[in-house]
Amino acid sequence: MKENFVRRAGRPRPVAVTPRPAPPEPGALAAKVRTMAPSMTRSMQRVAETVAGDPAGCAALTVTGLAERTGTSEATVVRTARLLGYPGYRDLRLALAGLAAQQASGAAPAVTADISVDDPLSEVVAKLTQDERQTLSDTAGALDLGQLEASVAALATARRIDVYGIGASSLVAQDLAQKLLRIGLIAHAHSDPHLAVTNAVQLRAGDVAVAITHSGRTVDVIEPLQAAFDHGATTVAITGRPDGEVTHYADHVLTTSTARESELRPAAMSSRTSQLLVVDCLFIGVAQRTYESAAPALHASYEALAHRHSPRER
Amino acid sequence: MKENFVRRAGRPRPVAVTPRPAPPEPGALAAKVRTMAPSMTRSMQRVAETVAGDPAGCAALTVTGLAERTGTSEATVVRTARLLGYPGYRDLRLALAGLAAQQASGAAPAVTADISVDDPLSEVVAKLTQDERQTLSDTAGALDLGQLEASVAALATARRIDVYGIGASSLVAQDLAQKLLRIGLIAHAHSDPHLAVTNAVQLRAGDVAVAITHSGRTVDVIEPLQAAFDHGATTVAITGRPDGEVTHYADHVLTTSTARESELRPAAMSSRTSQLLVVDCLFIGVAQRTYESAAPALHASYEALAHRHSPRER
DNA sequence: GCTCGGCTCGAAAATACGTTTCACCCTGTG
DNA sequence: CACAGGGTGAAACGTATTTTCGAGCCGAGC
Repeated sequence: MKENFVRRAGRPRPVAVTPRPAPPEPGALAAKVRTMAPSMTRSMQRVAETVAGDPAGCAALTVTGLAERTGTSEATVVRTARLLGYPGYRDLRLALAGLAAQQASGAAPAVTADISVDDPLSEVVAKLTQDERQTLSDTAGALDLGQLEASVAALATARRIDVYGIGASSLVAQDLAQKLLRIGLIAHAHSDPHLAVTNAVQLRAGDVAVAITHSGRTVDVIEPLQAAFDHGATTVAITGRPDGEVTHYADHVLTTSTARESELRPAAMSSRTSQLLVVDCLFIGVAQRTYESAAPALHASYEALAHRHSPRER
Repeated sequence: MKENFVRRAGRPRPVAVTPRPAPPEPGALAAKVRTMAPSMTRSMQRVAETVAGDPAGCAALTVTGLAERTGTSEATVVRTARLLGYPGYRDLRLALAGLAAQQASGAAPAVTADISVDDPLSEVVAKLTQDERQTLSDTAGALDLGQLEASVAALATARRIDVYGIGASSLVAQDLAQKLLRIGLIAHAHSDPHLAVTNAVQLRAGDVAVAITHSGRTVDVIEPLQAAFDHGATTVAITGRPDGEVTHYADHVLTTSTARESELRPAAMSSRTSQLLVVDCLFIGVAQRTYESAAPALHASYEALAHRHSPRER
């Protein structure tokens, strides 16, 4: 067999941009549509939007019916269903029926309007809160527990951990690194792309690299991840685009949800919320698995800071 | 071949024996089964009971599957579906899926317990999400709109803005500064206490200083705020302790909520969520009030980053 | 006691529905 | 302008559902 071609860095690629079909969550459908929308073709977007907009109505339609209603073909409908993580249209329809029943009983439509320039502050607070709460639910619903488990396992036993994030994601990267440091792991967040790559090439099997990018195609983050990947480190991507380039070099992909964005509410806001939730989950998972050493470390770091506070008042 | 497309209505209308007696009520299914049971044949009763007993499980089965499971035939299953008021099995199945989703969502709320060391990851995710959502609601509810309004007004017209935060709060401080920079304001986040004080004494009336500290008594943050306060700058404190020392030097106080914390879930986690919500509200408020300059600035910063992304994938 | 009518029920035919294939067409590119 | 590549729908195909039909089963009447 001459199949033994050495790939770029001599590691069997897990390749597969679509590693695990998403679990057919009922409530998370609208979120899923938003997450996947950018990677969809126009026709598919029409179908996805129709479906997300009127679950009850669509649940009553056959493939042909839905195809007509969206002005597309049966094939496109089925393709869309597949993309949303269902085996076929039949199952999407079932999920739709479930969703419809849920929101019929829940009654709360909860469709927040966009924040506009002349909203009073009370309105702004209410809408922001609502949106962020929604983002959290969406993220939790769409999180792949298998990927999370794998990522946690890798982090918990890592010799060394590098985290890459730029711009808004840089804060999230720092947050993760800070937390991991607190439980005694060797973690570092890089926001300088050059230093990140320089450090990445030092990584080996047993080390872990985490890349955080909402768009999934921030080159400054992808490059260090690829370097780490090629050198044998275990790589994790936290991204809102499960089909983005960053996932090519990721052993494990954790998907964050994408909220509707508007002029006043840049995407960075909800992606950050989403990313932080994922990071927290990672952290708790790792803390659980390294509890023996994590607990004393946490305690020690708390003690160390005590004198930095002014004497208790009151 | 085209004959194939003739709908089942080569006949006038196959309305069938059942004119339209029962609308397919989802929740009332169990009741319906009981009411109809006496008028059913034995095989049909078996089907009806199975279906009422395990809606979720049955929704996953095809006619053939359900027939096997009940030890009957497809025909009987269809007849049962008809008797229950549905046009056919397909629709019964849809209703079943709805019912399943309904009772699944109804039985999910009770996860208020602390996260413990041996919780499975799924539990961790659920609890974290629940907690953070709670934190958001609490924060929004407790936010003093008057103080928020005043803070926004000060920020919107500030000549220069300094933000102080240490440790976990440092990330929040950076987030605020980053956002304000994006809309063209002059903002800087300080995490080095010495530099922070050094800068604080430069501030004057018309400048704004923001201190972020959960405990309200982090000296490294209080000192620069006091310096700014003493030099005539408008000062804002974002803290979880409205009675903390930091508020002595704050013109406006924005209170963040404090969630129950535990060993595995350090306070930093929920305070961060809370602080970020406040920061977002501040930001949106300021953006609204400086819309004329904020909108183009936002757009420009977006444009500037475009080339940092790899070409679009599909 | 036998037969007849009505009824339940399942096997299998008939059909509607969902899925897959494939060729067309549009778009962007050298 | 030719061409590669991928999005798209028409139609072929396979599967799930529905219908048909007759076998089996009772109970009532002859």
